[in-house]
Amino acid sequence: MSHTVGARQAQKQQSRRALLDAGLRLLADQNLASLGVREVTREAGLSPAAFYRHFPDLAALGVALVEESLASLHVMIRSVLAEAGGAEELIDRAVDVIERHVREHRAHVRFLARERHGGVRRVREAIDAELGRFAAEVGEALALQPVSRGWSEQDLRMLAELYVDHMVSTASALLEAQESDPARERRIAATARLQLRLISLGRRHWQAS
Amino acid sequence: MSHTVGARQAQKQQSRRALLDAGLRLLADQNLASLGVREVTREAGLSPAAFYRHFPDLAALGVALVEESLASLHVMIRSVLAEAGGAEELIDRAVDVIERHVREHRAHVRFLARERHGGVRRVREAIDAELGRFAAEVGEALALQPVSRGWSEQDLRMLAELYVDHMVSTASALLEAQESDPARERRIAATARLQLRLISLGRRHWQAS
DNA sequence: AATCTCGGCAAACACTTGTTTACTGAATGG
DNA sequence: CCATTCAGTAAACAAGTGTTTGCCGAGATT
Repeated sequence: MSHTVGARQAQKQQSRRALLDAGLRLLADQNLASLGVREVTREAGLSPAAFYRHFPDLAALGVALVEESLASLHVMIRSVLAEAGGAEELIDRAVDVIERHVREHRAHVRFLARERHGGVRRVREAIDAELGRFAAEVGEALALQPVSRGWSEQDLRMLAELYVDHMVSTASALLEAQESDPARERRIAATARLQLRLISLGRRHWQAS
Repeated sequence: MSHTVGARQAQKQQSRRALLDAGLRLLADQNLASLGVREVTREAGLSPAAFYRHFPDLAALGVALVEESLASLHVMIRSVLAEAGGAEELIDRAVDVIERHVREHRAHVRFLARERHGGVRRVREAIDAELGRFAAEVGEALALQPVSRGWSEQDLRMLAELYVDHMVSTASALLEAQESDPARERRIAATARLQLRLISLGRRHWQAS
C-alpha cells in the first residue's frame, strides 16, 4: 500500500549509493583502472565482501557511473536545444548551461573526461556509444532549424559531431579552470563563444561558397 | 676519439629505452596511474631496483614519455604549417598528415589521449602546457596567412585553439577506428575534412558579417 | 509465529606491491 | 694495472590486494 519499495530494498539502494559516491569521490584524483575494491568499500564504510552484493566488477561500477553522468548531461543538452532564438542568444545560452553544468556536476564531468580514453574498455565503449547518441540527437535538432535547409544527412551529422566535440573540449577546459583561476574560467567561456560564433558563420555560408 | 659516448653510457641509455618501451607497451591497455614499477621492470627484463637508477617515480617516466610523444607531434605540426597553398589543399594535407601520424605513432598518441585527463597531475600538466605551446605556434602561423588580415590577437588565439582541439579530437577518433574498422577510418577522415572546410568558411566571413 | 531471504560481516586465502639493503662485476680513468 | 665508479642484482621488508568462505540477524513471506 505504501509507495515505498520496502525497507529491505531501500537499504540496499542506500549502500549502492554509498559505493557509487565513494567511487566518484575517489576518482577525483585517480583512474578507474587504479581503483581497488577494498579502497571503495573502505571509503563507503562497508566491508570488502559487501561490494560483490552490488557489482561483479569495478568495471560494472564504472558503467553505472557512466549512466548516471550521461543522464544529467542529456537533460542539459535538451535544455539547450529546446529554446529557440537567434544564433547569438543560442550560443550564449549554450555556453552558460555548460558552465553551470560543469560547476554543479564536477565529479561526473571529470569522470567522463578521464575515462573516455581511460584504461577500462567497457567503460570507454559505454561513454562513446552514448556520445554518439548525443550527436544523433543534436543532428535531429539541427535539421529543424531553418539555416539547415538543403543540408545533406552527412553534412548535418558532421556539424553535430563538431558541436559535441566542441562541447566536450570546453567542458574539460572549464573543469580545470574552475578549481584554480576564476578569471581563467571567464576567458575559456569567452573563447568558446567566439568559436561557436565562427562555426555558426561557416554554417550560414555552407554551400553558398 | 670515437664519437660514441662510451659503452657505459650507451648501455644505460639502452636500459632506459627498454623501460620507456615497456611502459609504452603496457600503457596500450592500462593507465599510468595503475602501472607498477615491478610491472614495468618485468616487461623490460630488468630487476625492480634497476628502475630507480633511471627514474625516481613512475610519474617521471610518464613525463619522459610526454616529451617523446610531443616531439614527434611537433614535427608533424610544422610539416603541415610549412607548406603553403590554397585552403582546400591545406585541409587535405593536414588530415592526411594526422592520419599517417596516428598510424605510425599509435602508442604515443594513445598515451597522450589517455593521460591528458588521467590521474597523474604532473603528466597532465606537462601535456597541456605543451598543447598550449602548440596553439601559440599555430596562432603565429595563422597570423601570416592573408586571410587573417585585421584579426585581433584574441581572435587568432581562439582560432588556433579551435584547430588544435579539433586535431586532438580527430586523432583520438582515428585511434580507435584504425584498429577495428578500416572503412570507419575513412569516414572519420572525411568528416574531419568537412569540418575543417566549414571552419575555414567561417574564417573567411569573420567580421565581414 | 515460524520460516525463508539475503545484505552485510570477519576471517582467511595466496599473491602482488614499492622501496631499501648490501652486493657484484664490468667499463672508466689515472 | 690498480682504484673507482655505478648500472644492475637478489633478498627482504611491511603493507596492501581481490575474492571466497561461513555465518549472522533483520526484513519479508506465509
